[in-house]
Amino acid sequence: VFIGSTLVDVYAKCGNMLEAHQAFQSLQERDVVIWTAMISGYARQGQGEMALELYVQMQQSGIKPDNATFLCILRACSSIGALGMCIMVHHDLSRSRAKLSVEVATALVRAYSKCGNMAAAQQIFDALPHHDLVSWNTLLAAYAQQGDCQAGLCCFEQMQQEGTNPDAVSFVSVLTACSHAGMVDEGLYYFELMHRKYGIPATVQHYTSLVDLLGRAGLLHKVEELLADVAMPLD
RNA sequence: GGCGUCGAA
Repeated sequence: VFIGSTLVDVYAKCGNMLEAHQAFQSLQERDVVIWTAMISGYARQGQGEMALELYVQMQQSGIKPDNATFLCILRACSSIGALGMCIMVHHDLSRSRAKLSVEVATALVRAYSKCGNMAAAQQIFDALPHHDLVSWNTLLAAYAQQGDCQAGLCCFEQMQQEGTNPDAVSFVSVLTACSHAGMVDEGLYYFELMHRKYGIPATVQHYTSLVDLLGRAGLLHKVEELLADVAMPLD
């Protein structure tokens, strides 16, 4: 069973869902892990409908989804933006009566936000007893990507107040939000803060956001200034 | 053996 399962997972991880499906069909015993590996494969390929189909079949065959299954099916909801599917999975989670883990709640936050329901995303986030770095980053990225920079920056301040230090991923979202809103001073401020207060080295993503922000504001001299140190070694 | 955030593939 483990060898066949490993085979399914290897194909699924490579995105070869045709081969994965064949290997999956040839198994006589299918446990929750192997069903979930298939769902995960479809979800990562953006084949949300297939993921959902397997999720339903799995339960029909008497296998109960566990935490990992929920994470994978929620990834599928996110990737195709299927709000109805997201709500259905949310119901399944409530029905299971288990307390939401921070991982599953975070996946729900992401799924609702990708389906365009920020109110539901925020509500699930608020109901969490404890917010960790990843859950903060998820909410922050959601607001930044929706272009709600005010909510995003608010979220960023709140996370610090509640004692979670932002990381490089957090700052990508913050700079994205500033860039989206054309907030030059704020963008420069947060870029500085990242290095000075948190000692986080800037990545290409951070530079890209900031250059975009400065460029669209017509501040080309600032762009040159910013890139001078970076470009020097390339000359 | 399947496993939550930006990005990447």
